[in-house]
Amino acid sequence: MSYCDTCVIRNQAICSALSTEELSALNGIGRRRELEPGESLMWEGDDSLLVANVIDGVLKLSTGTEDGREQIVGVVYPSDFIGRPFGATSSQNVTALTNARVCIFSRSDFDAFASQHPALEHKLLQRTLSELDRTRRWMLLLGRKNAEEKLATFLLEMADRLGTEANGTISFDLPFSRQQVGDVLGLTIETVSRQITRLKKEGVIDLPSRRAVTILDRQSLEDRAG
Amino acid sequence: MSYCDTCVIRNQAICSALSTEELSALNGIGRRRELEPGESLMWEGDDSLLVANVIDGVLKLSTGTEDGREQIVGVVYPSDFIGRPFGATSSQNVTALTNARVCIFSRSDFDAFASQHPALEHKLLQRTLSELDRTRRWMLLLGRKNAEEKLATFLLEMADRLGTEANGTISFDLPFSRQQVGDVLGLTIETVSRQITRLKKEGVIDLPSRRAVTILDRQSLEDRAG
DNA sequence: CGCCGACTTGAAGAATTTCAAGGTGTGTGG
DNA sequence: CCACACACCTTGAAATTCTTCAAGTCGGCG
Repeated sequence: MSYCDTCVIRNQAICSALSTEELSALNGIGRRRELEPGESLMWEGDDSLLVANVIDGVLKLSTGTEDGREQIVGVVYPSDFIGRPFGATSSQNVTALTNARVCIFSRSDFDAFASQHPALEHKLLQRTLSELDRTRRWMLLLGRKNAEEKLATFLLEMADRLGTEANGTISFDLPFSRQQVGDVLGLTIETVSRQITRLKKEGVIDLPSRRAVTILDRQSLEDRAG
Repeated sequence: MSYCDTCVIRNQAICSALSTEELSALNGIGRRRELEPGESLMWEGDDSLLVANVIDGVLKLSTGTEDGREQIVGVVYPSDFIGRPFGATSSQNVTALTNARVCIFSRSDFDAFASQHPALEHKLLQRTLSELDRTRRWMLLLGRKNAEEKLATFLLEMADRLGTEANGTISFDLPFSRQQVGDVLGLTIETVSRQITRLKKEGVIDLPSRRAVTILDRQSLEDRAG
């Protein structure tokens, strides 16, 4: 009996490339770990000692300057892969935003296993290529969009990832604090707050609680997203 | 006699994963193409019909908004790989900045070939992972650095990529116009110009001609890079 | 009830953009 | 060979956006 047998992301994660026997071999070198919000799994600049699959929860990838400015460079969800295989150092911090469960492997074990399983590497390549595309599209937001466009784009992305629809509106709970939204968008917390408040005042969104968002007028958000 | 036999990037590009026979098979599905500055090889949103290796020259990857704002999301040099294998659409424009030579493959041919050559996919995976790391680090610059830090970081990167050292100074020719530097850094052309002029006035760099840069005080640039 | 952290709001300040000229260098045609 | 046009770059001044600094407010929890 292996963890993988009951794994909910078994068919979405890169593991889906493997046969039952191969999976059981992979299971042998992996182990589960739970993370609490704020807990980190890797640190920027550290040796790349492990890689992992996200089973449940949301985590952020971030980098920072010496003087404490931070930029969130990626957000990962269940079935996403984290860590840097085939490389000596981690180039980002990986930190849980919510309670999270991950399936971790020592990097050397994973590298060896992957090198012998081309189908797994193929899945990982596809994932990495998509992630690179998504990351590059985000650069347009960071470099060229203003605060309103940034917030609108961000809320639409969150809605697509996390939203549930009910009678024409889309609702979700943000896995981010206001400061973290700022760290994703390259804005200060105050600018984020003002833009969100403004969207609410103008009837585009509703804010049932601090972390909850309801999109009332998706079209308007799209118009504002640039 | 194949193109590959005399190819100068033969041992740096992903082709280095292949044996002589495999290389000759790859050679059979590829062809050379020359590009002039400003000429594009792919367009954002178009079907992904080809992929390529850069043999010579410098090319930019860019995305834009509908209203004409542009963001350069990557710069590629000899031996780099371009295009989107295993995906339906290109998510960036690819445009030559200098005269360039590339070795192009139809995407479907390349996908089929790669799927049968795990060592090639492995190289491509490593390259893509490094590129993703580099791209994410650049996001810190776009989201959190000010104009001076952006220019200093940019000039240091150019120096590392293109610079030649001579009695304590590093010189190179920028493959970018001022506008394009702005498109890389998320700044206007005027801000770029002012920052560059300021670095010159303060004796950190010299500008022998419009495109030429000499770094006189690397340490000062590093201090300003944040 | 009151404290604390997270968030909001306001006012002032700074950085960057925008708008508008003014240079500079290169190539072309007279 | 000079003059001119054109593209690219620089510079200045005003406008705008975003940040910074400084109070408030809100909601949960001891």
